[in-house]
Amino acid sequence: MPELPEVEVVRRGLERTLPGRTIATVAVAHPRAVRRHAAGAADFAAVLTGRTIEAACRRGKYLWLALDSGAALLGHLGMSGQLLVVATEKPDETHLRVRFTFSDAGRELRFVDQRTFGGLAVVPADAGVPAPIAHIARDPLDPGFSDAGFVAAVRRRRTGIKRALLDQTLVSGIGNIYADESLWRAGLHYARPTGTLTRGELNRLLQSVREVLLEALHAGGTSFDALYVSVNGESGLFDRSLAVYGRAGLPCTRCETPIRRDAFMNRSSFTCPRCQPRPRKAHW
DNA sequence: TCCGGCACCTGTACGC
DNA sequence: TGCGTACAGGTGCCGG
Repeated sequence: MPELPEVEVVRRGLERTLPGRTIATVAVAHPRAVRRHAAGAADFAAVLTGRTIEAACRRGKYLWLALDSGAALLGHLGMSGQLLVVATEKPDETHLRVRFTFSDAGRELRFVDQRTFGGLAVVPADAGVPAPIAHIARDPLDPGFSDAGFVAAVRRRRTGIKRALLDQTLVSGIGNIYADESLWRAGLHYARPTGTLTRGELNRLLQSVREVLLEALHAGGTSFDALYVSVNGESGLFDRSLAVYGRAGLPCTRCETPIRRDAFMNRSSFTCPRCQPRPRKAHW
């Protein structure tokens, strides 16, 4: 599932291969892939054709390609999206949604998405971050991220700490996997009410988040299957380093207590019952 | 304004 | 073998 490290690996791949290339053709194979482009698929293709890509950028889990027109090709990988830069003769993927060819033939950009939670749109981006994602917070690896601002905002919330970690307007880039891993490292239970967390605990959590994200980034991201891959189609290796996620019943690597799986927000949360004691007053 | 619940979507695993 | 069901989960919308 693409979270910050996976999206950053993809961004770096796009940044290596796309700037300076001019889009020759755009073919939308599945309209749902461009549902966020209000003017429709035909307009999507028309406004991109002939445009030159200048840079590949990221905010949280969103990616965008800055164009010479001042607009941006904004994308989100959702659960299963892939942006691949491949040889034009390579056979189409089963779930190919959008194909971009360039004026210099040889390689093309493909948006592939099995579950179609992801999507692409062309949006204004004159002032840096595209308008539709202006509400997305910076991520903890962004030099402009404010630790003090995050700590204060979390303490003002009345919710559980995991919900806060997953709220992209508070801190971006964290999904279900890295939220669980970070909370385990910090020794915090996901249901701890945000209002009861001390500044020290929150700073420790931020430290854990950064460690987890950086380690995953250096490993090339996390992958359980073929759903997440870099622009070259390669899978990451961080899944071999996961401490709790997906390890229900297996011993905690710190204390050997069996890892517990709970239903949470229509998904799963994995905790060590000993390292992450459940608060007396839990907040979902 | 803040918070929680749910729809969206498809492939896979599993039970019967 | 084939069918039905549960599950995976990021985001945005809606209701309280």
